[in-house]
Amino acid sequence: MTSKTKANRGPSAGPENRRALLAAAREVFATEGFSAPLSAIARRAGVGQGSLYRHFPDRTTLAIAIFDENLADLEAFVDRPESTLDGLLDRVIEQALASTALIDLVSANPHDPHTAHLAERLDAVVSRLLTREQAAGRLGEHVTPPDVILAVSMLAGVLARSDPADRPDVARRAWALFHAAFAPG
Amino acid sequence: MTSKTKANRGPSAGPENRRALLAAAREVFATEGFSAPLSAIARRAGVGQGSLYRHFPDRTTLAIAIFDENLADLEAFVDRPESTLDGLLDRVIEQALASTALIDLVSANPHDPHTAHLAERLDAVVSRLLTREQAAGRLGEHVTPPDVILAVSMLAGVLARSDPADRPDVARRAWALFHAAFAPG
Amino acid sequence: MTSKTKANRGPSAGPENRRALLAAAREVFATEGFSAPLSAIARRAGVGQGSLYRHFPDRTTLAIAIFDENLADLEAFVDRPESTLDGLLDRVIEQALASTALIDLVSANPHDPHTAHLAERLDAVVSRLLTREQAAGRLGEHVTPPDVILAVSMLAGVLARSDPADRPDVARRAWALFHAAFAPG
Amino acid sequence: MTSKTKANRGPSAGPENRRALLAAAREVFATEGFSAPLSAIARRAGVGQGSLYRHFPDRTTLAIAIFDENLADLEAFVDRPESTLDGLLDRVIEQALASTALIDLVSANPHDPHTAHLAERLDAVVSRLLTREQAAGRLGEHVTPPDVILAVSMLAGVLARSDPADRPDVARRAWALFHAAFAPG
DNA sequence: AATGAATGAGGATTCATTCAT
DNA sequence: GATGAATGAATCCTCATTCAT
Repeated sequence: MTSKTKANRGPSAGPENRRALLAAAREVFATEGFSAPLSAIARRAGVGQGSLYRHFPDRTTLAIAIFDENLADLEAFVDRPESTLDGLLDRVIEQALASTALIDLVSANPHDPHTAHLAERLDAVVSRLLTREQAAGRLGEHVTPPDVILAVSMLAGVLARSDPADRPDVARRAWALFHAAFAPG
Repeated sequence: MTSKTKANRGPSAGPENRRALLAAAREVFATEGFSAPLSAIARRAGVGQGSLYRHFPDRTTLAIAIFDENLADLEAFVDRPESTLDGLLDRVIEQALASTALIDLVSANPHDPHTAHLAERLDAVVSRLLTREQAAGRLGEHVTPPDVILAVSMLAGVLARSDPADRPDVARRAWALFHAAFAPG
Repeated sequence: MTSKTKANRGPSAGPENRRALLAAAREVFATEGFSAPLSAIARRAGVGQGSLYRHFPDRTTLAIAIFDENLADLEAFVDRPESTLDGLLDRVIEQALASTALIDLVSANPHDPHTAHLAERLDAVVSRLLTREQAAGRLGEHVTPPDVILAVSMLAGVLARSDPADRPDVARRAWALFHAAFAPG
Repeated sequence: MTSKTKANRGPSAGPENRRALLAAAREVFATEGFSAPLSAIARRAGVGQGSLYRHFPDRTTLAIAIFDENLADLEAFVDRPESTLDGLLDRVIEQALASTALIDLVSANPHDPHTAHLAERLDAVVSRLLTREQAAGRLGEHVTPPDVILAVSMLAGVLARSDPADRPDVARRAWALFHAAFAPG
């Protein structure tokens, strides 16, 4: 007798499932928006609904996990001494949708310790980069971390709402505006 | 026989219902977000579900009607010779949520004639204002209408995602950035 | 093209649906217990899920509506001057399951105005009957309405938990106990 | 390599786990009702889901095991010559919820050998007590074991449905009724 | 024999949309 | 043309049960 039910691969499938869920969530959120059905994510990950809920009890937890990875990327990026604000922006642009969702999340739950932690990490990344750019004379001394975060936030937001094909152009134009605002002297 | 059902006021209620629906939609979208249930709008308007559908066959149609009114406001505003870009921004800030939804809509349906028409009107408003500001020497010659629209779009976006209480502050900071970018010479 | 979707019979189906839902709820609760799926009730009533929720927003509302009908029956019963406590019990026995659910509901939500109202009505029914029985010398003067309600409650509870086939016997034995306790002199 | 997973303590943990599961089940059933999720019991017992299923293949088995312990308590109680029916009731009252579940179980599965065995033991406990009370003249000769079991059943039922805070009062009132019914002469 | 993750069926609830009146 | 009830698909979430380790 053949069964329609997927084989239970046991606990060892756990970490693999988690990875698959995160990857699926990235794809589904990117194509269908942040409010896509969670069931679609489980399906695309090839994982039962229950497993999704075990790993990520709610949509927010899932989002935080994604942002956590994104931030780890950004942190690795700023650890490289030659990294620039432009480079940071490139990464934000690549992750436009996730970035907006991150920023939405942080602004929507300013008191949640998890999101607060993410906000701090983002702040740290931006501050380090800003200090470095200012030291190199590439950025005006008047620019503050909140300015940059606001710019990043606006940029991510507009990109998330743009047709993917237009994003490079939109990003270039937006960034030019901020360049003018952030220019030294 | 007394009936609990609201009296059917007949065809003459048409225009009034339309107005009530638009007003209700503004309030509901503002308080519950753009994806609020349409039934909530009909209820708040004191109108049957069916009438909502008759006037506005779908959510987009309703949104377009709102933006149409908003644009008429903006057009009236720029008709006054003393109006400035800052003044335009004030209006956008007041309507942050609707403005973002408009921009979302326009970017999501670039080929729909209705949204294209809205986009053109927004463009015209911005262009007139821009020309005037540049003539007065208050804006750099390098600034183009798309720059301003992009700035407006980003501003509206970030405001829509902000806690209403923070909006004035966010708007002020964001606008300072664009001021720097748009400054003459 | 034939459609699987049931025809929309329009608002006129409303009262009929409500009746069908109540009848279905009685049957389903009786056969499957008070925690039977609401979807089963809608299905048995031949009504959409949404209609069930429109008429009865939650399980409690549905239960209250059932009890409301039951109480109306009991009230009609005590309006007949020849009605006795034994007769009341017969009715409670017939409605054992619903009666227990009613009592559960009333004890679980003592502060809900709806359940409080049901409790008052039940109290009134019992008090009237009790007074009449005491006047006729068929019940001891020491018996109070709460005593009777407690007895009814215990009886209904035990019946609800009994195999339907055993109920007459269980009821007879239980009632004999209370007779002894309630006897005059 | 450190593991988050609880150490597998091997077969020797068996009896200990069984005890922990029973204790956890008592607590969980008492606080969340008899239909609480089994996973909650395993969690509170600090035991894997699988172990729960090994010890108790289904909810009924678990319930029977609890009642088995309760009955052992009652049996020990009636072994003491000074024990009374009132004392028995006190114990039933303390275990109101479990007692009702027991009675539910017994009535729902009258043909299951396990529940039949429990019923017999309960019967024996009651009979011994009854005989003793009648011999002492504290109980009427007309009272039979089924009468007492029925009374106990009704009492347990009503208590299980009562607000815990009201239970002492409800128990006192109910017991007064049965006292009257059971009184000698 | 214990562990705990995986599975998916099932149930509650919401809401866009239709349609008789 | 207005009304609002009816419909059911879709989504969220829970939990009993299985099973690799």
